[in-house]
Amino acid sequence: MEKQHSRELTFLHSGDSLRPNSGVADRTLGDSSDHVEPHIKEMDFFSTQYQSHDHHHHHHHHHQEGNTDNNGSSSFIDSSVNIGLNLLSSSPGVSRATNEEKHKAQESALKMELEKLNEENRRLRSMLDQITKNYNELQGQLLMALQKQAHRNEQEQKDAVNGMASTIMSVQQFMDPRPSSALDVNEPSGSDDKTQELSASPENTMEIVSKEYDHRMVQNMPGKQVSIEDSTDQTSQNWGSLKSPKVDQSKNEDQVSEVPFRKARVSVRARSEAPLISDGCQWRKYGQKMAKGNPCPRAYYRCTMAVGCPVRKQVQRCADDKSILITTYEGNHNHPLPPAATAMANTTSAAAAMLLSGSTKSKDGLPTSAYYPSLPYASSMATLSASAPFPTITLDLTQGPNAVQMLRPPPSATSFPLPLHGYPQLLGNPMFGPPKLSTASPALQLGQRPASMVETVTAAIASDPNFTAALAAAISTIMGAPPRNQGNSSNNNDENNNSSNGVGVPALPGSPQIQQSCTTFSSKACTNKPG
DNA sequence: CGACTTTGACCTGCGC
DNA sequence: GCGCAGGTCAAAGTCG
Repeated sequence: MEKQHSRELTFLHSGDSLRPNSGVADRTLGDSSDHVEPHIKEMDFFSTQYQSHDHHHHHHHHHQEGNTDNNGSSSFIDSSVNIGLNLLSSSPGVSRATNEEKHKAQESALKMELEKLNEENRRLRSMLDQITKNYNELQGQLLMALQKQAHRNEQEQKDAVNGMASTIMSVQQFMDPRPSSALDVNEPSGSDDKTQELSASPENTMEIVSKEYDHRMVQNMPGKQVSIEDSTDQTSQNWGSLKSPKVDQSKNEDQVSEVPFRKARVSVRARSEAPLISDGCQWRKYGQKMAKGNPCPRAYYRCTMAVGCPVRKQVQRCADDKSILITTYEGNHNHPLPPAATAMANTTSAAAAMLLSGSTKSKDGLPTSAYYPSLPYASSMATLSASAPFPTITLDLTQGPNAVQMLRPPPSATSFPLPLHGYPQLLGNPMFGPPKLSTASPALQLGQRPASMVETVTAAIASDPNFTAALAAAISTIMGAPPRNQGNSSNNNDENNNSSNGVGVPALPGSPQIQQSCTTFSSKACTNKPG
């Protein structure tokens, strides 16, 4: 928490130092010539207050801009201006002539200063834009490169480690563009071609994904057409191909190879006597089934907060411990959400992002056990059941305190260099990690490593404010403090949800806005593997 | 009356 | 091809 706070503070801090700056720039951009006086008067009015505050403000301001520009003069002018203004306002009896001269001089100085600031601001903005752009591009490229590598590694792993390979491949089957290629060792050219195609244009990839999604949606839900009309949105939202990925995998390999990201599942278990976890969303039950191996029926819910919202969730009690509720979220909302729901959505997205990004992350093709130990409660595993052939990440919130701890700063989060935002590999890597654990049942993994998971997840969380907030809210929700204010859905949630990907990250798997996510909430590690 | 739940039927993939 | 299992559909019922 403390770390998180510090992060938050830092973030806000920087934001503060930026915002006022930009604010001034914005304000003065259009009326720098006409409204200088009013500004002056305004400043004059707040002279005393302004002085101290301004001082503070400029302190950071300098730090920030010092890198890009020469601020010495501006700061000097600022201070002098302030003083002058102060005198101006506080001494009305002084001779008009000198005052006016001073005034004019200060005015011009102010103008210059404002122009400078505007210029700086513009420059900073463009820089930021450029950086963002580069970041996005790099993200996409990195992803593609990783996918390529993952493919190669699949074969190596298969040869080297049988048991582990099976797990990994089963995971990659749903994560990789060419899932079946894992088994189809003799098709490197095809996969390469596809990968190249993908790496060439990540956006195309997303388009393809959405196409496939649409295709499936049309196929499976002719009448429902889950927001097919905004396939562009779906591109970022896309959680499609969830229904029957294997069909494509086995039948149209080419097409499959074009689908870079499979549906991921993030499993979080929470103790709850209630039939449902209040996650701030509105759900409609559309089915119930008895799952094999579990006396408790599994309920299927669909998000009804928006017409075309693709998000669904499954709710099922743990067979071993009925007090444990397992809620599985799939997909990302394509609509604004209330805070509570946003938290959950972010959690699922972030977790799925971690999982997916991690899945493609076996850079060296070796089990990166380094990451693994840090995943005590969140374990990613391949769900091999035919119906749920998705990589699953499980967050075990059964240990009440631990669950909370997850939000605390990781004592040793050093092993995670990348923020969740980018390519959170911590949670994903385990899939390539220790085969025994990976292949083991989710419950087993969860129960076996209670201590370090906190750190892991915390590390991840700490690195990603979004995820932190999301998980925090989610957990708080689960823990019985559901901020039920669905009425305020007109918030900024959508920023975290789909199309509006914050910085405009085009729904890359590493981003919190991953296409397919699925979070399962339960409270205890309970073995409940189908089949 | 609209939204939601229930529940049996249906679809699809998979293994034998 | 058949049966099983997971997932979804949709008509009927329920509730506020």
